Amino acid sequence: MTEALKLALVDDHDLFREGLSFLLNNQNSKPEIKEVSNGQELLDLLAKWQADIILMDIEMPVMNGIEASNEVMKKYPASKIIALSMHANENYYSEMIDAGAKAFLLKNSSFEEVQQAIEAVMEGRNYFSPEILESIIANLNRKKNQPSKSDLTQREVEILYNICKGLSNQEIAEMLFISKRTVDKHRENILLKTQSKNTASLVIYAIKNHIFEV
Amino acid sequence: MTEALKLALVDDHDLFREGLSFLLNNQNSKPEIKEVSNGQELLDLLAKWQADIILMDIEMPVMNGIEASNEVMKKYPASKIIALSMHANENYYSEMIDAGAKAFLLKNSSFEEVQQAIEAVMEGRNYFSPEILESIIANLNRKKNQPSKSDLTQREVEILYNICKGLSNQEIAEMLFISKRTVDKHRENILLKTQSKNTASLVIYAIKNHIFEV
DNA sequence: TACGCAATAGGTATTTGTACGTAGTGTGTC
DNA sequence: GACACACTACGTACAAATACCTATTGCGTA
Repeated sequence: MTEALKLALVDDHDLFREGLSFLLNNQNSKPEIKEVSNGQELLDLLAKWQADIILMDIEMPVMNGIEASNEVMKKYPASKIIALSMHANENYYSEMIDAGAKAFLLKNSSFEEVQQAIEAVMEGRNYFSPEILESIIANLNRKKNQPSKSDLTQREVEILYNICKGLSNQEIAEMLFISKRTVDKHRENILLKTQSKNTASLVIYAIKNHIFEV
Repeated sequence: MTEALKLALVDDHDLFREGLSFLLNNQNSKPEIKEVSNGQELLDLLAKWQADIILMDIEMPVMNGIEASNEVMKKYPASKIIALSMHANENYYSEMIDAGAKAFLLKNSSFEEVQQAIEAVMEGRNYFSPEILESIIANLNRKKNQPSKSDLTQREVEILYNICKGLSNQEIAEMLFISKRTVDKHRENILLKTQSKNTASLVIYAIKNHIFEV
């Protein structure tokens, strides 16, 4: 008999983790499972116990799935990360894939898909939920048609964040010790880059792109 | 032997449902479990199969947990609803409790808490996650200190929704066939009621209060 | 019947945001 | 050294939002 698969489960929802762990334990091949509830705990765990596969949520307190994946791949490049997300958010999967995730599942996938994803990554293949694939394709076409206008600079992100907090340009200027006119200009550039037409759309953009949390 | 407990599981995340269902099936007392993925499906199910206990998510497509609970309690007042939520959001639990939920759990509760909640509601008691209780207490004190300013009228909600979509007052006026000045006035009243000071804060309020979804 | 309140709408003034210009300075890179 | 680019800043104009007024209509209800 070959050695048991070593599997780390990273999710802040205990109930979800418990259920998934239980399902994984009731297959024919029983993996060795360790559970943690955020990215930091995962790093601590991996220091003493190297997992073959990491099933990782993205939205987590302390250290989220994207940061965690980056760290993990830096230290243990052989790790196979399977991302588990609530939503088919563009930014999530592209960032997770950049960070080295080999598979991407939605939480409304079936357990069968989880098994397929595990099998795939163990064989060196990738695995994506149908919804994710659809979204990837849709994005590919979009990216071709219009050059990337979306990357905000650090300063722009900072200003957008403060806009979301309800500050006016004047207030932001005072807070950052720069001229109101500079903030005006930044705001104008942000509107352009994000293809928004007013404050409301800006705030929605910021939330969708995780620049601001509600 | 007494008849098996009839338990409905309502959640749009298949994986979560599968896991929880599996956990519930592996207790000493095996309930009869039916799974559905939103409120509408639950109502369809209950028409032919009356559940003793309904474990219900709140954020769901088609029909969310709050609407579903209202409908269920109207038609089957003996139902015991246990709410399962991601976040300890004020509005969620107060609305769910209004809608007749007997227990409120967070998804980062343990399975043991789920068992306790089921036991409690079967005995006619309530059950709340510690985080929820904490939040309820905190709110009680807040409510005493400041009179409720938050209830928006239907029209105000409609206008706030359109603001979030990025429409200007002029555009909203045209869409609703009313004067721009009326929209101005509504907007002013919304700012007052929500204690916001500008568009950005308004949008954040709308999202927090589930008037607009990102 | 009287009252509150939601929805409608206008007057007027001020502040804030949006749009399209230009341009200097510093930093990193080919 | 030339070039791109982020950050800074100003001029000007117009659009939109915010603030504080008043006021009418209709509906439900104490």
